[in-house]
Amino acid sequence: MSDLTIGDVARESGIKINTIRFYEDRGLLPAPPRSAGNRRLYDPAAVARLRFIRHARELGFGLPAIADLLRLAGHPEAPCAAADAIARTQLAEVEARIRSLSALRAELQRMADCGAHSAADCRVLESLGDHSLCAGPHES
Amino acid sequence: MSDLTIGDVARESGIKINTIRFYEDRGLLPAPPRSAGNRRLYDPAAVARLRFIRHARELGFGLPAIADLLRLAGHPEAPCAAADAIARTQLAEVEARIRSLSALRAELQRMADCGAHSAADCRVLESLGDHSLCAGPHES
DNA sequence: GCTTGCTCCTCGAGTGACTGGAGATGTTAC
DNA sequence: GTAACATCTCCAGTCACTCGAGGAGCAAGC
Repeated sequence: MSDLTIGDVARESGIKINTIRFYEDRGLLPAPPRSAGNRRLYDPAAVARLRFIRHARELGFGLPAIADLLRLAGHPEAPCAAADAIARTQLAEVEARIRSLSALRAELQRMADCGAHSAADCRVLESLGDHSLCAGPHES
Repeated sequence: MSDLTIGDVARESGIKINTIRFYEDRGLLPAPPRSAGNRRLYDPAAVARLRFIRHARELGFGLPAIADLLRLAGHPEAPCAAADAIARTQLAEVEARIRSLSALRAELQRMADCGAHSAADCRVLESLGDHSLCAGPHES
């Protein structure tokens, strides 16, 4: 009987009220029952579900992938291969992002370093104008 | 007198036609003169400007930052400190993104690794549900 | 001169994942 | 009773595009 308001749930899950309603709209969170005054009344389990969503979002999962994971979580028997595949896909994407950002970092470091000298030596704008200056491997 | 069509410019800059028009709308590219039939007629300099924009986008700069850089590029006298500051800000953001993604990678690797055993051992969903399992440094 | 096929035009909607605000209503404390 | 706050629905805006509809310009072939 410990019903929670959307504000309580927002505080405990760390997700904003508007975002919780958005997740409900997107089907990530089931629509809860309402009070006589039309307020949403949440079960404590909703907090766990929202924490799950939040953590998955922090890991970079998109909402459709999270919906998949939540569906899998509802069937504890043998969902593991599917969940694992989702995680591996995500891992590959994260690794690709890291590789790409590392190349960008190298280039930005070069840009920032050369700016320390004099205005005449500044190559920030030249760097951006001439991609051939890049040593990075992120060219198509 | 070597006027270029938007299609020429798109090919040479590697930016899609729609995106070029979008950049024009956002003020990153000045509106070019038009032909008798209302087609945009570009100066070859537009290609260089678009390459600059494309490269800056690849480096993760947002459009407002790129607009700043383009404005600075128009004043070659002493704009360097400002351009340098923009580059340094960008570098800090890229480094933060790399740090955060590295933590995510570690967690996803742990998730993907444990999935290799049996369904009963799978911790992908538990990992997402319980943030305390994270070894990563990315908790508030 | 007419058709075919390509390019280009504007405008508007859609993406993802929210965020914020307006205006109305419910709830609580004093 | 009333003031303050929480919540409701709905809608617009963000960023950086992307796509499509419906129409018009343009070059080449017949």
